[in-house]
Amino acid sequence: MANHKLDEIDRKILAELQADGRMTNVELAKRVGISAPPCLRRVRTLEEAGFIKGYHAVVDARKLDFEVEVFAMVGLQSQAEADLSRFEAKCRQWSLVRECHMLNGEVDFVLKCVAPDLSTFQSFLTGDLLSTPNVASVKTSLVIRCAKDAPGVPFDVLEARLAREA
Amino acid sequence: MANHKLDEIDRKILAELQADGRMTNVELAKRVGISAPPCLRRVRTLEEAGFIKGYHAVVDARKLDFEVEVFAMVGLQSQAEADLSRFEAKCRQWSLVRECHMLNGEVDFVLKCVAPDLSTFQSFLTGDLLSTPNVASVKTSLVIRCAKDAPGVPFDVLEARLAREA
DNA sequence: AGTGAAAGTACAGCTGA
DNA sequence: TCAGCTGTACTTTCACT
Repeated sequence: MANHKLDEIDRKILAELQADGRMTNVELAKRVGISAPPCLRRVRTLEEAGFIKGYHAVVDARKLDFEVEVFAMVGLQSQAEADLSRFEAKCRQWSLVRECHMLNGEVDFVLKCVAPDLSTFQSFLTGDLLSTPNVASVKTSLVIRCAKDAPGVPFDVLEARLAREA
Repeated sequence: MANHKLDEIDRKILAELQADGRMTNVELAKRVGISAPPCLRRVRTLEEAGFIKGYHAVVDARKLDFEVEVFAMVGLQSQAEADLSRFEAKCRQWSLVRECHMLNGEVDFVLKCVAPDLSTFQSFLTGDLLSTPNVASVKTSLVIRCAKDAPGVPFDVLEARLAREA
């Protein structure tokens, strides 16, 4: 199920909903240049085919007193598949861990974590992360500030690619 | 503008909309236990106060032929504020860079990037990122797989904290 | 196009400082 | 008493067939 089934209108729909996920269907239809009913059918189809995986409100963590954001680079002792999966399952349980990506290279995982304050993060780091079996090394870096946090996919790149192919 | 102005209903609204940003207002109202009009008013207030920064559809990048996701750790030669800002402005222009966070420690920035394929990323890396003045070092790691990608804020942690304070 | 549901508005009542 | 929030009633707009 690749790109090929999507026409220009589908891609516009995805771009618009990525930019504003709460747009009404009539507004969306107007922007992509079709009438509302077929537009809604397309959205449903895109959802069912998995092109749209969900919709989320972006909540300001700092305003909810989550002052600390941390990237943690984790190295494991064993990279056997069972051990990797076990570590990933742990990450899914830990609420403070918001993202967990397996990497190539010297580091095995990068985690994005949030916490209300440094001491909460420290107790998670020592009490949970570092005391997990098979965790060999953890290097943490505090986020000073965030310069960019764009959602998902750069549709301008996608369109440029398609234009070049055509 | 802190946490203190939010009551339990507001926090429930944020948690529900973070989980499903396209929920209808009546469904939301039912879940948080009030009627629809005051619920809508609360949502508008939360939006205007900046607790809700936006709504986005989550689009499956791989299905749109963005096969490559990369974390890039960037070190700069000069960390003067003007130079930091200049680099951040560049990142905001680069479509392939989806996130740019300034860090403490040995590395200055971590970037999350996506690209259709490795060669596209490589040409961005050498043509754009590495040829930017003031960029001293870049270490890149390909994402093998993503074990967790949770949006925003862990509301269970927030509620546990508030319960402990009370 | 048409029906049924949801969004949004106006107003009146309740509750706590 | 007064401010703030709630719920009911109503109109407009949207979702869906």
